[in-house]
Amino acid sequence: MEYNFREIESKWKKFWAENQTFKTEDNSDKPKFYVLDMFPYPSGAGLHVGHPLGYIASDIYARYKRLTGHNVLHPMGYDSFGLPAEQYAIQTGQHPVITTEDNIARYREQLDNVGFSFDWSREVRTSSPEYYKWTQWIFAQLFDCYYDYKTNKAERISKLISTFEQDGNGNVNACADCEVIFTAEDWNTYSPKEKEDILQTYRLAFLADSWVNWCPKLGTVLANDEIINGVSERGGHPVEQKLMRQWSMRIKAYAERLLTGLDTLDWTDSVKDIQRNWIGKSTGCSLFFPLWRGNEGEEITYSQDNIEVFTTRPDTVFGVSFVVLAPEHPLVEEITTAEYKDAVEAYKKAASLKTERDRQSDVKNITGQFTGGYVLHPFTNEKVQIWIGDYVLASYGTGAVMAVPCGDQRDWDFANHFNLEIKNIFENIDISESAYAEKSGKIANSDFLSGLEIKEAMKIAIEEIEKRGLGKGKTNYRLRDAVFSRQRYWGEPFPVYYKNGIPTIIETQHLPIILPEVEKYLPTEDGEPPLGNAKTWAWDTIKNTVVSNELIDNVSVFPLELNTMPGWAGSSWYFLRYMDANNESEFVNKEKADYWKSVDLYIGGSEHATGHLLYARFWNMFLFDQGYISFPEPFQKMINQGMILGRSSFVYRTLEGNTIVTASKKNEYNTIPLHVDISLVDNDKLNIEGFKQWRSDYADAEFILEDDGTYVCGFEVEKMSKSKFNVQTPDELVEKFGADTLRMYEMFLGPIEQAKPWDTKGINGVSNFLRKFWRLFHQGADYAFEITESEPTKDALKTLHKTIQKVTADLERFSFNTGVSNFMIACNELSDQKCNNRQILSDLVVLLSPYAPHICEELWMKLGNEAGSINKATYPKFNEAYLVSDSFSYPISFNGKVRIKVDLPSSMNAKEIEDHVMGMAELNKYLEGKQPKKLIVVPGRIVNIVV
RNA sequence: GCCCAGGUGGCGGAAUUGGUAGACGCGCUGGAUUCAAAAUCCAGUUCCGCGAGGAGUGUGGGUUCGAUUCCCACCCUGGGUACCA
Repeated sequence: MEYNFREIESKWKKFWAENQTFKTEDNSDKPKFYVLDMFPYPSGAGLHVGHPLGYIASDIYARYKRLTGHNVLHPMGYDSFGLPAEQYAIQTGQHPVITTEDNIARYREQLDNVGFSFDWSREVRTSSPEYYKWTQWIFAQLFDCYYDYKTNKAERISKLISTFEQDGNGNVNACADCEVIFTAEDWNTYSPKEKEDILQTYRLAFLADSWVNWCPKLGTVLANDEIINGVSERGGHPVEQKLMRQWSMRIKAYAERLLTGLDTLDWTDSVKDIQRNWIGKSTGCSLFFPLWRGNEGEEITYSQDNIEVFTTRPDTVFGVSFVVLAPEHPLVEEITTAEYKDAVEAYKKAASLKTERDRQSDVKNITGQFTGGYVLHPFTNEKVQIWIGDYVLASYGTGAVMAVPCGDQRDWDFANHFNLEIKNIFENIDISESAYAEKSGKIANSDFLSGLEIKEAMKIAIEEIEKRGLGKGKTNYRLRDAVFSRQRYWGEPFPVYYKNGIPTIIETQHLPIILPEVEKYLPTEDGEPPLGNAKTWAWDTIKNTVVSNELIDNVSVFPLELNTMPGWAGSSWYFLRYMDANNESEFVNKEKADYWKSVDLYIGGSEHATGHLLYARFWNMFLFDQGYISFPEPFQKMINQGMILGRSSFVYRTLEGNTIVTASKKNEYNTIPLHVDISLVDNDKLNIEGFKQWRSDYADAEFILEDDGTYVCGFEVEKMSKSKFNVQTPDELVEKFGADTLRMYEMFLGPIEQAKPWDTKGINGVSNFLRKFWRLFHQGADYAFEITESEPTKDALKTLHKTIQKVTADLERFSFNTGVSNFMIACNELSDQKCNNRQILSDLVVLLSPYAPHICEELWMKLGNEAGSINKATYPKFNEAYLVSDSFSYPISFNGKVRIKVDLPSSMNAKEIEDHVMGMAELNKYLEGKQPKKLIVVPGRIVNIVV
């Protein structure tokens, strides 16, 4: 039989499903291995060829690990809460549950088409109540914990309360926004509401007022990238900054551990660096500049004594020549003198009109305004001017900087622009043209710091600042706490009700709190989130169930939270659920989590570096702190697959009319490019009749063709998208070439981590390879299965073992593209050798099975093995003895350029080789009568003659 | 600006420690087979040159017997980030 991929592939897909071939047990004598893909959001568009790239790679690796004796966990699921289903519901009224189910069914069909070895018995869906019950539970745990810097982990809030009751909060060292210091006596007099307000400033999941991008027209908060030019991306409605009471996550508490934990992970430097930058640690100190209170007899009083600045360069404190506040700084109004009032007001107004984006992009334009106020230099007591300038941000540090023009370019520019003093405190450094920002060299003109190396001076300066009580060593992080509320319908409801304004958690045994039915998915008319439309959305604390809103009496029935959780809630712990996907009493059984531990190989896109990958680490660390799991980091090794780009095709239409010009002649006319559907283009040649049908408005168009009478399209590589008509679905290719070919071709395209254009041109090559591979087992015109049982030849053994060695090494370093090449080489060599030896081919089938599982399963059975058992086969063992050859073809190079080759016995040592080479007559041609200066022999590699 | 990754034929890419640059595949050229096509098979294919030969891994320098690989400077592409004090 000729290679019939359709028959073979549908047969084995059915077999694997019926026999649950890839179901994984949670206990085994074998070592465990956890291979995970980033689970997809099931969008309506279905999969395109870019999506399965990572899944194919992880599937190959999972199958390889099974063959090498591992118990492999390789699950799949759906991140099924999300905006598109909700928007579809708003437009059509169809419940997101239905949209989501339909999309998942389509995804499943597409995934099954490719022949993945997922254990579907562990499938998770973040939108199913059985799953989000535990998302709600984790939220409740976070609510019930705070971060203690003394133990450096999350602790129960009850511990904090007992500390408050005994000692107040004076000695508490926790990550908190609490601004008051209170004693035990104070605490005990507080009302329940006052106590809870304080606790909220400590909890890891907490309510706080935060500034959000609010779009009144859409009734929702928008993320920064949902806003284009100050208006909403969707609809183009105005967006304003609004202070809203929102749930947040105190991820800041974990900033340091999220940073240091990176050192233990086997991730690419680029993703680690993205996270490092995002966390943005900077160390330095805070420093207080006392406010100058005016001349004797005319003292001014201020609401505070000092302006606090944060600096990373305390060593340059003697170079301070002015202080700059953010225009929004709360002290600006007080310190501004009558003389400068109008100018300051005007400046503040101008700054407030600029959007954050304008302020950031307009870097070259230096603006600022003197306030008339002064501070005193903390060491020299000199009067220092206070300016405001919008290069200082209210949201970072203390919203105030000490300006050291000689050491910071922005300060230098500012001083230069406004003619302010530029003191030089660096030894032998010229600062007349620009600031000196290097952290090496010596400090000068700086009292007790003079003569010190900069790094040493930093240390001494902080010590001295602390000793004199002028400030404190301090570490700042750029990382912000994460807003956790969304004004959406299609997300996890919070397990929270409001008992007379106090947020109260619903106990675990009453979870899940199921998303209520609503008539409309839009915000309510008075601006409440969509859940405000629900009629049955109140919590009965006696029956412990959700009841009608009409029953709310604020005695035993209370209103429920109307916001839902963000998309990242469910995806921050799904990798744990796979270990125990159907557990009804725990989010994951501890024993099972202890067996599977962290993910050994995680494959997914690097675009999640500052989102999912950070939040998942945060939640995992928290669950670790609380002893629910025993590993602090969730993903040990990660590979980031590159994006597959589409290859768009273009036709060129003349500006004035109905003429379509071929690519090579487009410049002779005045043309514009038009995207054309890639299904109408084969090898850049346009199917003209198809094009006329596709675009009926061009049915009568005139075509200007190439000289050979064809129409050649232009192309461009861009993102795959429907609107560019360059989407290639895996289904079409599976139909045309088979899943095994698609799998191998996607791998063959190039290194997994690299972005690369999709191009089907080369797929024939892989398809040919599989047919050729099939022919190794099938002889003659009628493709009869025929295998010899004899001893394999030396050449065949050499080919086999070379292939084992290379293919295995390729897998270990995730070089799938060279793996495919090596299979091609093996197949070519064995074809040339006319090898159809059982021993050789059996091993080769096992080797190839991770890449092309269907064809290998079929051949494995034909070789007489039990049906569907190739995943239990033994991985072939490499034996170096078969690779040893008795001669080597030495390249002889002259000054590094290879000129001659000579076959010499492998046993020859360097001296023997040298003697033999020096005796060769061919050398004369290249020596041109001269004597060689030097001769280098690297046995087994090369001979180089220096002339 | 700063940080990270990368730059090799007509195209995708290979070269694990400094040792034969261009594996493998596509495409292209020629041939065999065929009534014809598909499929298959054979030969060729970095560039310049009829050839001997010369040049060649973004550019310029360096180290070395020998550099795609190491060092320095620069250019370009992609990603991240940004008046972060």
